[in-house]
Amino acid sequence: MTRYNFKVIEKKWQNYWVENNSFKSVVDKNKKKFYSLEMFPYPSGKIHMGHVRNYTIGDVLARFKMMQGYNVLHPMGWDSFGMPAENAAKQNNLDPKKWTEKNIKTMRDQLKQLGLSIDWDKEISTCSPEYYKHEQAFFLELYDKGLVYRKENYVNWDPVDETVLANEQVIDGKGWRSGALVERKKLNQWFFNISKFSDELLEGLEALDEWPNKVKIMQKNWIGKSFGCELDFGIEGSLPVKNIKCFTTRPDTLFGCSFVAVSIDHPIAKFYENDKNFLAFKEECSKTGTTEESIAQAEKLGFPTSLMAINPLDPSIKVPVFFANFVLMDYGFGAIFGCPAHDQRDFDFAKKYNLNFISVIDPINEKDKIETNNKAYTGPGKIINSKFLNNLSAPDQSILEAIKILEEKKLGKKKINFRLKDWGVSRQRYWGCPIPIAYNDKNEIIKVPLEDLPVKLPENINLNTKGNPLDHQKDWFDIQINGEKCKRETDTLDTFVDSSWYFLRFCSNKNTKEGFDLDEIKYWMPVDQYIGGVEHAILHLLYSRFFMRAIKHERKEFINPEPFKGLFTQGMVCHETYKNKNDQWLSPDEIETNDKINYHLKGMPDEKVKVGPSESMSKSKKNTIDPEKIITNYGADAVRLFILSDSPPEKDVQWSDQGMLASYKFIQKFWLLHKKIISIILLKNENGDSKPIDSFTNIMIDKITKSIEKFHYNVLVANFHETYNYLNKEIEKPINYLSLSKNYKKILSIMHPVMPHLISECLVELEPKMSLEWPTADHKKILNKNINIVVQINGKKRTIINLGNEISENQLILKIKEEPLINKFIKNKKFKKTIYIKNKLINIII
RNA sequence: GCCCUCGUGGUGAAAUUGGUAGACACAACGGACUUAAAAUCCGUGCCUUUUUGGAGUGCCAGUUCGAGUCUGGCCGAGGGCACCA
Repeated sequence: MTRYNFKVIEKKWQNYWVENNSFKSVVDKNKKKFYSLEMFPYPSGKIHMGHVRNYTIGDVLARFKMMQGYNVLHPMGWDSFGMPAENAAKQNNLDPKKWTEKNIKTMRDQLKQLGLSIDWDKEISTCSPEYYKHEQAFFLELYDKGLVYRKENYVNWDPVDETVLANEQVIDGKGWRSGALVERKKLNQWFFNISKFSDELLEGLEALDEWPNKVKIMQKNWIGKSFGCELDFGIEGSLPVKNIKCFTTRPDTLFGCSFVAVSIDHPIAKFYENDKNFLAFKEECSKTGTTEESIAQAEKLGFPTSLMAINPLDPSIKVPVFFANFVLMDYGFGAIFGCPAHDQRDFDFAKKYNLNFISVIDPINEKDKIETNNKAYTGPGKIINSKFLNNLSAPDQSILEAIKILEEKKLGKKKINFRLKDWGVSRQRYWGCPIPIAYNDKNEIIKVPLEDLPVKLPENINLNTKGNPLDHQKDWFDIQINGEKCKRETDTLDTFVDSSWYFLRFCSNKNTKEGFDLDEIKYWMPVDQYIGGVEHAILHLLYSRFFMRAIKHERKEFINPEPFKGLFTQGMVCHETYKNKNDQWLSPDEIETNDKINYHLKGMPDEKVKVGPSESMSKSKKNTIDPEKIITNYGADAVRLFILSDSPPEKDVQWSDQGMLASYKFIQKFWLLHKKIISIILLKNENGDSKPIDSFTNIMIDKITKSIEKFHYNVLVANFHETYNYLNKEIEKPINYLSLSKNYKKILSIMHPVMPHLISECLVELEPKMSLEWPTADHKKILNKNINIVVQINGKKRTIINLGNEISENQLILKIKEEPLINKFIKNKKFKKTIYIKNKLINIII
């Protein structure tokens, strides 16, 4: 018998799908649509295993939905602007455009080899002027709507490279390349007013019931809504400062206030600009880092001012004002009041600077008192030491009451604060979408007229300049708008802007006039299932949700503002890591083993290799497996099968050569079984019991349909193995050939989405005319014979009895009494109670 | 520090959502076939003396006729916490 030749057969079907336009999607209002989308890749060079996993998961779903009769949109594109192209181009003296285009070609070919059900007519690339033209139009639309503005903002500035650094490019306060000390510098930058939609973005989460809870919680924390109030502290001192405005979520602890702390960037800092000690303190603070984590973990530091703050609720109480490293200017008003007894940060600060501790909440448990616990108490309790607030229950009642009183006395007012900041979209880079703005001689903002779009990036320019290469392109940035001499904006857009609307472009990628066609997005949107890595859980998804709302803003005819109805976040592909004796990373190709425990360098048994933990595949750790090699050796179906088989898709999966091989063997085994089944069908035997195979097939249809719908793809693969094991035995018995053929077709159909090439070939050998349809389970055909009932005595399993068909509880009990294994437990004993779960289990309490 | 998730054999994992714990696979071991190896097929897997039986889903309690699943506490691992995509 011939082996399954995946090389020939996979190519054959990939050609067939192209020739038959199998995946072409056209709006058809008579058909139910399904928009299946996986996060589009950055064209970094070649596809990696993470892509294989991502796109296989999506492909199984898309093919499943197609077979169920949905009109499926399943497109692919390229997130093709970004720093890697610019860096690679700089290093190798290339053109980022050519570099990117070459990568796209390679990766497109590789994706095609995977046999994905992509409608390639819908392909887009964000670095093409046809795409970014519309992005520029959107930018101007948002500008007109007041959702885009320019303001000064701090950036990480590398004074040697004269460039802005991303946070990750700052290592120990120094630039990653130059090693120069990074400065905080203020630059004029463009912002999207995402915070305008804070509340909407938060509330919208509740309706997203097909999103992982984890992602919703991350977004919720990111938006960070907090309820509290703003209040004014009167100030006494030698400086011309009358008051300081604070935000607090706990106005009910105001009588416990023993200091006021402000950010080092607070307006009052201007009075200390020439104070050497203050500048040293500022320097010290900048070492801490600005992430929430580092601020929370760092030692609380303060710098005293000469000011005293007056407690708004009791003017006789005056407390010192400090600069403090744990207060951020961009949250609230950059000022807080400290209540050491009931906030851990304030507690630490007060301890260090010997400030008062005043308990104003009496805890429910004695042991939680700060005197005994030596920790701030943040739990519920009763208000004490607070005059007119005393005896209120904290926090719920007391906060509301405190705000009410503060408002009545006109000392403060209720305020809802958000952590979410506006989205800075300016990047001082070449390889990004140009911002369609220019400035005239008076430095006024001049929009590039719509008819002049796209503002194309200049090509073939020198990238090895200091700072942003576009700043050196005089013949590009010097322009005239309406006869006025202007200079173009040389910043480009954050690449997150490109990806926050690409799913709309897929719906009408050929429309040259507009970014999308309203009719088409009304049909296709929202994306029914979005699949990608959890690393995009916050920014990309939040920005996309913002973009929909920004476009919808003041455009009433628009649609549901949620772009992604269902979201699935897949885990990473991991592999063991290897190092040589000099602690240099080794790739799996460089090593070998005789006993699968000890590894050594290939061909050098004495050169031992250190095996490290399994980590997500990355070029830097050299623990990658090249998908193209695997496809060449084992075929696309085998890789698809393996990448789904070992772990649930939302969890990380371990790459395993043995597992990969096993998947390949399964395909070969299945092919042999298929040949056997075809030859049995050709014998046209009309005898034999077809009920068992009917039953099995319908059970499997039911199981597999559910596994796909719930993304339990690893279970799906296990179901395939079960199916193989069953069929391999069952065909030894005589089966009516018509029944075998009918059931086998259904079995092949439900395996098709995972192994489309193999199964297509099997299907046409069974029936020459290719037809694909998802079968539905007929529950009537599922045999209820051989019901196994678990018999428990006092909750312990004692035996399983097998029944020919359903019987009543009383009959069952009679039968149990006859069972010898059970008899010894129950003889001479009265049944106190029996619990019977139909056809499953009986528990007898004695 | 704050927030979230997860702990099941040698390994990856299943478990109809409170009802037979370990499906399916990898690895290991034993056997068959073979001159031999590879490939393939069959079998084994905790404790106790075979059967009977017992223990068992990180640890300790609890709810329940019944807990991997629910509740509380503890221990351990991982992830998120502002512009790398």
